[in-house]
Amino acid sequence: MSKYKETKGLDQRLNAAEIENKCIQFWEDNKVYAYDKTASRENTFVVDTPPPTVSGSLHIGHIMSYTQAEIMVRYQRMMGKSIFYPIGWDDNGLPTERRVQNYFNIACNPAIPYDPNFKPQHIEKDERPRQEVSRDNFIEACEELIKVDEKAFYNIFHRIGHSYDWDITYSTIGKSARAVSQASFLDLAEKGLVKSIEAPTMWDVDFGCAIAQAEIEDREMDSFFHDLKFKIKDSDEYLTIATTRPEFLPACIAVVANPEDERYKPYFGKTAIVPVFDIEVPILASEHAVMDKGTGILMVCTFGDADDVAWWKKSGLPIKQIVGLDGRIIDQEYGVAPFTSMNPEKAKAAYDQMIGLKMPAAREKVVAMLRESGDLLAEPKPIRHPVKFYEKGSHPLEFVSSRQWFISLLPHKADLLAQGRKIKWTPAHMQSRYEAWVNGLNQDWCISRQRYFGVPFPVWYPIKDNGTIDYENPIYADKNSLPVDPMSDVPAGYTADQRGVPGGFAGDPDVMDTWATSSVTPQIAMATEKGQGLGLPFDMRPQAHDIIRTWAFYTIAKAWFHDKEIPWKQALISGFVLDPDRKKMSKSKGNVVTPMNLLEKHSSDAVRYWAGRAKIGIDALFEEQVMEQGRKLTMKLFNASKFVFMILEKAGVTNALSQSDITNPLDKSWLAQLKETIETANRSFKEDDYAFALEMTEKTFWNFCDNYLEIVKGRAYEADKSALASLQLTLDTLLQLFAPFLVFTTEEIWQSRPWGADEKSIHVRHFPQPEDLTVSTDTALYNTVLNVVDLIRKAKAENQKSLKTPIVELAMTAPKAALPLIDQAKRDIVNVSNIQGDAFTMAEAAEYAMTNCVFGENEPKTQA
RNA sequence: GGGCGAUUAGCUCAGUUGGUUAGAGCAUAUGCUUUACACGCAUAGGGUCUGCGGUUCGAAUCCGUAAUCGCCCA
Repeated sequence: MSKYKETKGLDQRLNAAEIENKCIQFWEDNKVYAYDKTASRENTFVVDTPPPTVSGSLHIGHIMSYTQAEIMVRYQRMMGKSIFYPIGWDDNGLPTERRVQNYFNIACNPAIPYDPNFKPQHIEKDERPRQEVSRDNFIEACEELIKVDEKAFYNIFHRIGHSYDWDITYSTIGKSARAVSQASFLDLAEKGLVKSIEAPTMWDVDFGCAIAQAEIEDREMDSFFHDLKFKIKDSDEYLTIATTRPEFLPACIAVVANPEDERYKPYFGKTAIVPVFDIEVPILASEHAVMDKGTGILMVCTFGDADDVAWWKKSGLPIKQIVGLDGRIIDQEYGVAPFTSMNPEKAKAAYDQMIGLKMPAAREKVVAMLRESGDLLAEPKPIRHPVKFYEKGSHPLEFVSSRQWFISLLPHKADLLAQGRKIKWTPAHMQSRYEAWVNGLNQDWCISRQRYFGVPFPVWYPIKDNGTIDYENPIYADKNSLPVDPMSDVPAGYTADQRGVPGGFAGDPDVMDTWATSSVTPQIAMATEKGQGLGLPFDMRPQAHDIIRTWAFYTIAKAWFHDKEIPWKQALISGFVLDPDRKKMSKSKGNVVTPMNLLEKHSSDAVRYWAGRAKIGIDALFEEQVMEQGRKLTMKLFNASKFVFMILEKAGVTNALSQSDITNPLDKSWLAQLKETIETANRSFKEDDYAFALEMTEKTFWNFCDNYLEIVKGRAYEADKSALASLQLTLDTLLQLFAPFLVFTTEEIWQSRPWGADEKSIHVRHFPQPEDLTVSTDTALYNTVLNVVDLIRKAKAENQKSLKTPIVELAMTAPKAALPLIDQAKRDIVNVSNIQGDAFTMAEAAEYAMTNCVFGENEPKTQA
């Protein structure tokens, strides 16, 4: 073990940056935070740490969330638990791809062959078009950049004093994570929980990529209601259909109204005629038609929205796909089934004008045609309504029918709710967020992503003799061969030259949703060398509340599907950091504050203090004033310690005194106050309320400095053994109570104690327990003395005297019960108040009061 | 539209399960060079605990209701 410092004692002033560097080195050199695999499971605390997205910026919101969890882990460590505390990097997926595209100004084109000489260069934003590179070159560029990003994150986590075991790390694109993720896929395939189907899928037209329900967000958008005239066949009557998406007219398959709607009951079973395209569609009853929305009757198309998809699935009606994967109207031959029309020539002429247009242009075209034909019954009415977007996208999602892999969720809602109820959610109300999400699920989990930097599917498909791909008979990779890349590896029974030819095979070109990998972080952690054999459930999963529906939910689902287990016993859900305008801090809003300069400006312990004062699950305002408060606290702790060191040094004490040396009643009474704080701190930590533990510890510490320390100063200078032992014990205890929060300052002071033996670290010592204090009495005496001292201080302040001003005459009253207590501590009261001679008299009365107080002259300043 | 949470001093927040006079930091005011700390200390001013109704001997705390704000979901 390397020594923390050569000489005991503290410097004149606290130098945070210096101490931080020293501690980081010391902890690293001595593996202070290393997981001890030999500990029993019940003596081990196992954490499923969130791997941060390295291609994003690590902002102060992450720091708060991670630090809050870290504080709780430190409590467990000080309670004697062996800590399994891995840290990973989430580096696969779209965020990294986007960052790489911008950073190197490149774009992936899988059709281009690999260029072994290509070296990605960082290019500042310019107008040049992106250079197209091969898939493998693109992936290499991603791997290069994440190394840089991971280093930056590594530095910040060290600087903030987080106690991960850096021997247990992983990356979600790493070999082991790919193998675990692919094994997860194969296990689900074996269990029949995963399937590849051709189905309407939420599709982002910009990214050209399928999207899962969890990645959708609603945005309020301006739009128009168009009242359209749908004639009823063989009748002069017509229906008024209100729609926001008239461009879907050529994809109309039916008209529906609510079965209870008296206005439309007579028409059910009849046929309506779609204007412009003259399509005959049935008029049907459907519960999903809302009577008081628009005209209460609506058209069903392929596919305007999720309702259309749901209804179409039940209806058995044909698909009329008109939107392509690029978000443009595709070339369909109108007049040929399913695109039938009463006037095929007319319909074809109309549709041909739309082909190739993007949705807004197609809409304009259709509205113009409706206007011309007289089927637009009124001027479009402006409305605002929610529209579905991919959370990272910029155009509304479309439903496009395509082949994707899905993990089955909808049949398992009840099981997943039951699993959620076995987990302790902190704070408890976060469980309702989970339940609401599970209850609201309406799609299975689409896990195919048409991207490049991700975990590939361990799947190939046979190519039939006619050259088409046989999706019905996928070839799964052997579990022992993982990870595989189907684009370069060859499935068993085939040779490399059979790739892409009839009778041969084709690899699945897609990668998995990044959450498909992130949802197995416990399993990835268990696949590390130190994590072998841990088993589910882990003890704690810390995370923020915005990803309950993704990370928490998917992890619970995977653990259930794989092992019929919960992934962790507790979900610790932190709040957000809000900017001064009370807006959530996020990269997309551009209001993020990055941590490094804050750590330098206020010190790491100060930033930890800010995080530690924010309660778990509560959104916290970004406030540098609170960090400043923390910095002052570390300063005060440093100075108070220096003072205690000095007093003990003066008395010649270099060893740890015994608690039995504490005999003075006032000291024993003060220890009772300290004992209460120990009790509160432990109880609070056990209730996950670290913030209250800190608040109470801080309160007691200031009480110690401003009152107890002042009161015993006199005795301490006289080397009263009881006072010396009490100061020593109190300081040691307070340092340990503060240790989970102020990790650097407490370590520096702990290692500097003249009476301290060489120790590994304060952070692997035990957390103070009430029974540690064996000689404490109760707080009555201490509080009584405070009452008296406060009255004297008040008298001095009111008379604008300094606190050391001597008192030559003093008469006070106190309640009867207090009198004997005051008598016990008279010497200390006289000392702290500088009462001269025998001028102190106490009388009995109902209240504490000052009856007479005469001040003497301050001694003239002596030259130093 | 549905759900969850919040509303306490000028600002930011506590309030340990219903119990004296509701606390702290910052800010403000008046003082104090005190042999750890002026990045400090003492003292003071500042609150109808969002409104209304209820339960209770007793409510910031429990119940109902309204308003406002925030978040999540449709």
